[in-house]
Amino acid sequence: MDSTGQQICGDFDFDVFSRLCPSRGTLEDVTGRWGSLTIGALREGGTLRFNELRRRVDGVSEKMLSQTLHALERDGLVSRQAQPTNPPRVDYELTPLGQEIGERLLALIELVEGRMPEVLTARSRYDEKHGDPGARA
Amino acid sequence: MDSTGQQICGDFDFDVFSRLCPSRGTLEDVTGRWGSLTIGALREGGTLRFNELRRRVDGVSEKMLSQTLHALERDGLVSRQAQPTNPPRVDYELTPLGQEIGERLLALIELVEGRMPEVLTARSRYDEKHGDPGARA
DNA sequence: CTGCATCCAATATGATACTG
DNA sequence: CAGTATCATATTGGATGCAG
Repeated sequence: MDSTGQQICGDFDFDVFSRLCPSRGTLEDVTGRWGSLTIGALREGGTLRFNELRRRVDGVSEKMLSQTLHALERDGLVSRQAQPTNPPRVDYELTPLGQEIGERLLALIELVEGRMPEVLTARSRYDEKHGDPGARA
Repeated sequence: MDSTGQQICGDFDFDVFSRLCPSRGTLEDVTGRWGSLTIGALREGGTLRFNELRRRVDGVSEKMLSQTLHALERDGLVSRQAQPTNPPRVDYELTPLGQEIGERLLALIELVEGRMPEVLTARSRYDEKHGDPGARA
């Protein structure tokens, strides 16, 4: 990390702050609304089938789950194994890389959860000061 | 973590997989496209002014940066100090809580970056196998 | 059951103009 | 400089219907 404070993109010659940084897309797959929850679910659930995942990730639609799973599979974080049975059965699970990433993701999630009381307090203060009670769900 | 594998929301009686879990919103502020980059920039840059941040976070619009900053300030992760000078000067920096969260966020980001070669390889294989070269930027 | 295609609604984002 | 307001657009998300 040099004094410009911008090179944190490892071997690449541009950083995550740049729209051209390739890690930015992956990061979004991982941290996005459904990506993070899907990884979280797989970390806790081990190997899960499509509809098991769907039930675990509250509110996700078929379409979004499918899309999320494809993105994560493409990035090499999730493996998909379809069995040629009838009815069809498809199992999803984290790859070793997916587990490593999931580990750090969970560390982040758990920290945030543990600090929610502080966050909630901060929000109250903010909303009160700004006279905007219903702001931002 | 009980056998249901669902309660990871600490003191609350519902989990992050639920749309009602309060941490979910904060998590999205933190991991969202602009939230994560803004926190990253502040972690590296220390105290920054609005337009300094704007320059560091490539591609962010005035509107999005403003919105992101408000959300993070509301959650108590960023502090905003306006100086009554002319021209106006407003400094943003991470609060202690923001720094803790930023630390774990960066740990995640750096892991992903370090593994990008693997991700890129996985993507090539996937795209080749699915005959869809231009899929997903 | 797994999942893709399609159509429509909701939201997020961006460009621009304007104010203190 | 530091934002806010507004409008146009892009992207996301959801419901439904259909296929293997």
